Amino acid sequence: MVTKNEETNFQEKIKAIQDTMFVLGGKWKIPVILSIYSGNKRFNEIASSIPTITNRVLSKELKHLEENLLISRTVIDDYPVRIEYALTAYCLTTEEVAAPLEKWGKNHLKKISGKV
Amino acid sequence: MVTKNEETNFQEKIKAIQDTMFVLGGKWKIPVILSIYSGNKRFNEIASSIPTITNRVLSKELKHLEENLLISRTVIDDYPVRIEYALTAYCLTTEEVAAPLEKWGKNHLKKISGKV
DNA sequence: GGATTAAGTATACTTTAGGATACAGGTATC
DNA sequence: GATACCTGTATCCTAAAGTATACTTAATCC
Repeated sequence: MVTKNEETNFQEKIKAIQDTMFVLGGKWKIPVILSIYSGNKRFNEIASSIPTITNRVLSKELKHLEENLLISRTVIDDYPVRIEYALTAYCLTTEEVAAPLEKWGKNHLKKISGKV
Repeated sequence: MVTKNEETNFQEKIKAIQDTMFVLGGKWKIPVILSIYSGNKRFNEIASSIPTITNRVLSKELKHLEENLLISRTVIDDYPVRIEYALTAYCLTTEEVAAPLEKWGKNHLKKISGKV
């Protein structure tokens, strides 16, 4: 038995978590952010730093991240036209999510494989 | 330009995050955990605490969570046979992931709606 | 004028997640 | 013997996510 307020909190928690999952969830979003964070700026650099991602998927992910204000896309107009991706200042807040996800995943692997 | 070790770290980070996403990602896994955490034990209790989830999906999520050692399923053999779900001690570690996801989601909503 | 390079797009899939609806199986009550 | 209760399963479907492979466009070097 829960009170009205606990009930409301519960629904709000669910919504907030589902929102985060929409923006940062899926197989590739955080890996793309980490790739740019670790120094890759150009489309092909990012693509080759994430071995099994395809052009089409990377293109979609970059758009999604840009729409959510997490990365910027700059056109550099010399030969041949280059594009540079960069993380926004806001994107650095995703570290608060990525670090726990990484830590939990590493521990879970041990747990499941019976070593903990 | 990154060194061999940075490269290895990067690939390991990606894998750990993708592992977590597989276990806790998607629309319903953390909501189901939160529902049990907030006191719901029975299938129908959990189902009705999460307004739009269907029986089929809840059933799948419960199995997935049980396989990953996050919940237990106990058969209680009186009339009519009841089942009680409970979080394992290990499941409490998901709070380390759920709390940041919730916090980030709440802030992101403000950010995107232009209030921050 | 042919080759090369960067940043994608086009097309055509396959796979996974999730949703809608119905109903089954066992038991105890009436 | 019909009915209701509980925990799901069965069947079918849609939509989203992800994959594979080839191609485009524009400029500039050779």
